[in-house]
Amino acid sequence: MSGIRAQQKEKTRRLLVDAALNQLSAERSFSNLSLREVAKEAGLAATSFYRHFNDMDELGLTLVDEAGLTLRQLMRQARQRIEKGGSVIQISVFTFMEFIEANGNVFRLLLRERSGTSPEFRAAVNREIRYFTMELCDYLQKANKLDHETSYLQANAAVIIVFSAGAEALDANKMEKEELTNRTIKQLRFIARGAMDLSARTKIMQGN
Amino acid sequence: MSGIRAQQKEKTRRLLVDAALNQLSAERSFSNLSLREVAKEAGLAATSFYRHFNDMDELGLTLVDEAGLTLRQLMRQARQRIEKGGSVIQISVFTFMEFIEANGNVFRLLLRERSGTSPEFRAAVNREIRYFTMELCDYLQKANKLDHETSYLQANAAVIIVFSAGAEALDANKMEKEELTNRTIKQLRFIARGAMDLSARTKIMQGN
DNA sequence: AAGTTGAGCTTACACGTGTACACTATTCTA
DNA sequence: TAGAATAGTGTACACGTGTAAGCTCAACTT
Repeated sequence: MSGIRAQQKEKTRRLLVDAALNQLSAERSFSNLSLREVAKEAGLAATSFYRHFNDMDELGLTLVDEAGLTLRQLMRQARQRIEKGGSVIQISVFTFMEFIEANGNVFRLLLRERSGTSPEFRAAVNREIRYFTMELCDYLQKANKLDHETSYLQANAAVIIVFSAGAEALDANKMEKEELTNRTIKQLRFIARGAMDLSARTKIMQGN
Repeated sequence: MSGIRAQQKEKTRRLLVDAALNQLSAERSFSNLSLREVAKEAGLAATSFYRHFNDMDELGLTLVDEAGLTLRQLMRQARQRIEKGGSVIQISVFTFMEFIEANGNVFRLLLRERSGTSPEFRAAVNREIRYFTMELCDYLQKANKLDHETSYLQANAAVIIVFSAGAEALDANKMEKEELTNRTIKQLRFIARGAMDLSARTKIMQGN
C-alpha cells in the first residue's frame, strides 16, 4: 500500500503549492496569479493542474491552511521562549516580527485574502486568526487571572495591533522595523494595563 | 472662459469615477475591474477612457484620494458631535460605524489597496490613514494633556482598532455590528486608560 | 500476464483584455 | 468666419486566459 503512484502525485502536488508560494511577492498577489503561470513554474503542462486541484481557489485555500499552521507553530515557539523567562509581550512581538521577516509572502497572503473578494477565503483567514486569538486569550486568562470577557478583549486587541504592525513591517527597512517593534510593545502594554485596571474596577463595583 | 467643453469633460470624468465606485463591492475589488467594464458602465466607448486617465491606476488613485477626503469630513462631523457633549470614544466609534454603513465600498477600497500590489496605492492609502491619525493625536494631546509620544501611540493604536472593527463590520449583520461596536468601545477604553496610567508613571519616574 | 486506471502531455477553442489607429462632430481660437 | 484642437466613436489586433478533448505510457489490479 506504499503506492509509488500516490507518492509521485503528492510530490508534484507539492510542486504546485510551492510554485504558487514562490510567485507571491509584494508586487504579486494570489488573485492575480494565473493557473497557467503556476503550472509553468511547477514545470507542468497547464492542463495537468486539474489532476490536483479543481481550480485556483482550491489551491489558494490550501495555501491559507498552511499559513495558519505555520502561524500556530510560531505561537508554540513563542510560548517555549517565554517559559525560559522574560517579558511576555516583548518576546511575543519579537517572535512575530521574526516570522514576518522569514515568511513575508505567507503573511501577505493572509493579509490580502482577509479583505479579498472570495467569501470562502475571508472565512478561512478569519478562522486562522480566531485560533490565534483564542490561544492567546487562554494564556492571558490563566496568567493574569482575568475574567473571560476582559482577557478576550485584550487578546483580540493585541492580535489586531500585532498584525497591523506586521503589515507595516513588510514595507519597512531595518531601522523602521526596530522603531515599529518598540512602538508595538508600548501599545500592547497600554492594552494590558488598561485591561487589568478596568477589570479590577468592575470587580470592585460588582462587590467581588 | 466658462469652457462649455471643459465642463462637459469634467462631467464625463465624474461619470467614469462613479462608474468605478458603483462596480466596487464585496465580490469585486478595484484590481479586478477592467478598463472596458468601467467605460461601458459609464456609457462610453472603451477607448474614450484614455481622454481622461492614462490607465486604471490613475483612476484608482483618484478614488483613494476621494475616499480620504470623505474620511476626513467624517472626523470633522464627529468632532462637532463631541462638542455637544457625550463620551468621546463612544461618539467616535458610532460615527465611524455609520460611515462604514454608508460607504462600505469606499472603505473596502482603502482596506484592500493598503495591502495591494501597487506601491503607489499602498502609499496613498497610508498617507490618508496618517492624516486621520494625526488629527486624532492632536486632539488627544490637547484634551488629555499627554506628551506627544504617548498621545501618538494612543492615536495610532486607536485608529488600528477602529479600522479593524470597520473591516469586520463589513461582513456583519445588525446584531453582530452592535456587539462589535461595544467591544471596540471597551478596547479603546483599555488603550486610553493604559496610556494615561503609563504616561503618569513615566512622569513620576523622571521627576517632573 | 492481461486489462484498467490515471498522471501528464499536446492541441484547439472561445473569450476578455489593453490599446493603436483613423474617423466624426463639436467647441475653441485668432 | 476659417482653421485648429479635441471628446468621443468603431474597428482591428495581438495576447493571455480557462478549459475541453484525446493521446501516451507507467503503475496498479485481479
